[in-house]
Amino acid sequence: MPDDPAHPCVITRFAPSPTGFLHVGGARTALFCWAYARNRGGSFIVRIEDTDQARSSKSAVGAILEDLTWLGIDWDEGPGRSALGRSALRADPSFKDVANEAEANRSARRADLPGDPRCVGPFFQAQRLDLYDQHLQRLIDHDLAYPAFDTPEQLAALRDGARARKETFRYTRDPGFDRDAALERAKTEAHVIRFRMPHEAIVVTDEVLGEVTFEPEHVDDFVLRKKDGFPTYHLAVVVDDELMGVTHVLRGQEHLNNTPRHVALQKALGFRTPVYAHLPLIFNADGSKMSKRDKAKAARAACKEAKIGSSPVPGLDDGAFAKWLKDKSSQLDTGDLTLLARALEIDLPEIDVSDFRAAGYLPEVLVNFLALLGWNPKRKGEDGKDLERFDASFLADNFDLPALGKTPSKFDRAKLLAFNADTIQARDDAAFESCWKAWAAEHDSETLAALSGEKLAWGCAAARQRCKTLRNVRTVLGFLFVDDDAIEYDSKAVKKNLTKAVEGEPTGLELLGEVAGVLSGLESFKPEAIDAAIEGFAESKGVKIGRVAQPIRVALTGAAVSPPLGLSLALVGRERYAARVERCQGFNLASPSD
RNA sequence: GGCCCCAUCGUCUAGUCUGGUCCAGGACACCAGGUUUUCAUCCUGGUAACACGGGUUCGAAUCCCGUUGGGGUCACCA
Repeated sequence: MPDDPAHPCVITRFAPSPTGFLHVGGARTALFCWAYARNRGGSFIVRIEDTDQARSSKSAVGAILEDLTWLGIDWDEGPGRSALGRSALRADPSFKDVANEAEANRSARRADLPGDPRCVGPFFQAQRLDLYDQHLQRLIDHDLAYPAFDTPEQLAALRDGARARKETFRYTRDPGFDRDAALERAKTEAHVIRFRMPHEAIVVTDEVLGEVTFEPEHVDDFVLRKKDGFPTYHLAVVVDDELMGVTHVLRGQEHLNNTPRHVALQKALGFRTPVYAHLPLIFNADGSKMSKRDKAKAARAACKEAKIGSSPVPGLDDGAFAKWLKDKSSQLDTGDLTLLARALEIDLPEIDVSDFRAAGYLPEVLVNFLALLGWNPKRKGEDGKDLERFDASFLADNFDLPALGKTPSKFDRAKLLAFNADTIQARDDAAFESCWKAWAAEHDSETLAALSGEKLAWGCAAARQRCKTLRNVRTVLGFLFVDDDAIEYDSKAVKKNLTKAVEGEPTGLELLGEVAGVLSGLESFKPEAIDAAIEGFAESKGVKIGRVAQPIRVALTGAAVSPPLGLSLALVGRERYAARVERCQGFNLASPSD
């Protein structure tokens, strides 16, 4: 494919602004850009759009690059390794913005690049200010751009006026504009530079939407350079895409309305216009936009349902908690929110890639699922059904623009979860063990610590078929983490499996006591031996195995549900098992069932 | 509100460009059975959609127009 003459060199780019974590929508865009470049044997660039001095942070850059890497998305040109790494953002949930690196650091950053074979870097826009100014000057010289001195207040007033007249607000240059005077004034006064939007219809050709026409009366003289000297998104994106040779721009459909500006700018600067493909948006199941606020929303709902009035989070006082609970606009920082969710024993909805990672989703599953949101391989699998399970390399081999959909999609968490569960179960025990171990080292050290030695393998074997996420392992193995004397018995389970009389056979309680005697004498308290002993016992008593197994489950967990008995008992261990049996017997004596 | 985009089962979608093979296929979810010492897994079956109204045509999910609905966007954010 690389040498295919029908497809000359493709260069795509993912250009996040480092103002927070990588959102699933952004991840999908990055994935498609990556896949398209890979498919065409081209290059994939990551460029950091940090022209917003107030909101950009270095730690966000690290977090975004880390999440891309986790997903398996690698870039040919872009920020280097030192920008990656464990981000401060993750460690410090209440991170504060860090000022952008100044021009002085430019050469140092250059040395940091992983590769810039075409010499089109640096890949941080804040380090490219001279480039933007250079092209901006050409525009000014040809009177295609001009300084403007309006204050925010003045602009707000103009906007309000337009709204009152029910018109679209458009900034246009005053007919009596005096260019020389403005240029002179700009030498000493703070100002922005605006683009003189040509008065002509602009047709945007889009690979997914077709031709979209924008009439001139709806596009205004937008700002190219802000008062602080930084370019706006529009200028930076157009200049960089040209200078970096970007041939295909894949981005979210929220950018469609920006495209006529970019096309007009390209024309004014004598640049090429890349191929555009605007991807349909991704929403929540209820049709709302997926947003960070969803987490707070879920936490509030859980608090109300549990009727929690005071702060369950140490370090968060009741006053602040109450205020947050009441006032939907007040924010809780990420750390407190996480602790709150833990206290409530709920899972917050995952929004960012890092959320899915922490929740125990596998990167290949997220990649597969995200790819399906807006793209479809349109072919049958070996089973004759529509193919929808595939990996990144399949995507790279098959991704193409015509197969992109145009309908916005809702993010179906249930389906994602099903994909994740299937993928986990498709692993063999050893692969799952190493996978979970690596995850737990980072996200669930408590459970990992409880599974020392051979218990790790047993725990993973017990949990693998029962967990839908890596985080779920903890839940499946929950009975392990209950104190032996704190087990709560489910009355139905007790009645059915322990106390109910069975014609001609011992009660469950009697069987429990007898089998406990057998098990306590076991030389090896390991899964296979335990299972064999239980089977042998049932056979010797002439009862079905369930009659022995279920009472053990009740004693072990309080309910009639557990992973396979051998594994469960081996995990709990001989002593704790004995303690639980004893407590169970005592419990039944003390509170006879009705 | 102006502009722009979108419209097939509850959800993601195939089919739409190149009208007939579609009384619309798959997946997830849901429901009912079955396998299993429990749970989970697994297997089998089932419910369920072309937003509406006009055209064009022998024939429309597929083409055209309108309506309705949903969404995006209207910053010195990206």
